[in-house]
Amino acid sequence: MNIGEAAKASGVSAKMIRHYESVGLLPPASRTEAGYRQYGEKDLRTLQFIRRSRDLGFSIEEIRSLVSLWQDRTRPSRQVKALAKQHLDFLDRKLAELQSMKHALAHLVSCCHGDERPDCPILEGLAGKES
Amino acid sequence: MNIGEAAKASGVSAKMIRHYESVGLLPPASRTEAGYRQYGEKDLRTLQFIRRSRDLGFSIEEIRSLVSLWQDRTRPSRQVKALAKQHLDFLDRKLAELQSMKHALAHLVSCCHGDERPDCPILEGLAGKES
DNA sequence: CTTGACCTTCCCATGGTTGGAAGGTCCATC
DNA sequence: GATGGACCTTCCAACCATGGGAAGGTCAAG
Repeated sequence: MNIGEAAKASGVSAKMIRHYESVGLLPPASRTEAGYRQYGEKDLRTLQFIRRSRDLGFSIEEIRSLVSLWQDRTRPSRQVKALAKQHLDFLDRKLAELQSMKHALAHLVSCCHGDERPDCPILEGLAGKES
Repeated sequence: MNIGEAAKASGVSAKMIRHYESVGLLPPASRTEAGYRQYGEKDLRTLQFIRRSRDLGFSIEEIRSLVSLWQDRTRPSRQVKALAKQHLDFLDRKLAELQSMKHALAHLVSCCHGDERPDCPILEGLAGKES
């Protein structure tokens, strides 16, 4: 299976597959005589694992850990759960940050007439006037 | 006022002040004979405007527009509101994305015992098994 | 005059991803 | 057997916002 097919089948772009290999997240793929990378079922499962991890927002380094835990059939699930919880906390912090941005901006927007007149509570708020 | 003082007073780092100037978000600061950048009250207000905009998550390009709207005392507030609403939509999309990550991950985490045993629904979920 | 805290410009790094250039390979069609 | 298009290879650069650090100049206090 060429890299393009592996990309389609896994949902990871060919560009990123090469990148993941270059940073050691994936083992070097075997090559044809012409130098084309070849992928099999096992590689595909790893690629899908990586894609799902990225879909949940894990960083490359976290995924590196996840993959190695995944491949160690004797790891305690405690370790995986700890890693996942840590990421959950990260997501919560990000969410809180975005929520507070959203609320502050929504407030300003709700104060603005949005018509032809130049008075604008949004700009006034950004300029520092207490709304 | 030197760049360091302006940085402290505005909450924008000296590094970023120089960067904003280099990308044209700020007009070139006046200089002392020795080449030190000098800032006055007006510059400070602009810096604070920029910092508040960044705190709300606006991009540099959006802030460029906001600043120019701010400095045009005859702009219709409609334009500002449109820009703000567009960013609000962006924030909503980001929030939804993070929420769905959070919920999916929280589900997996809640399924995992997190003890010494190797069975781990989190890894199984990432590997693609339906949970 | 020295010292330390500031300032200057310049280049590099981050993280995840994409784009493109320049060149090689594979396969089907003429 | 040549041609063309779709694939592959590597390498380099960009995005965004920010920070780190080097090498060197300046300022003010002791």
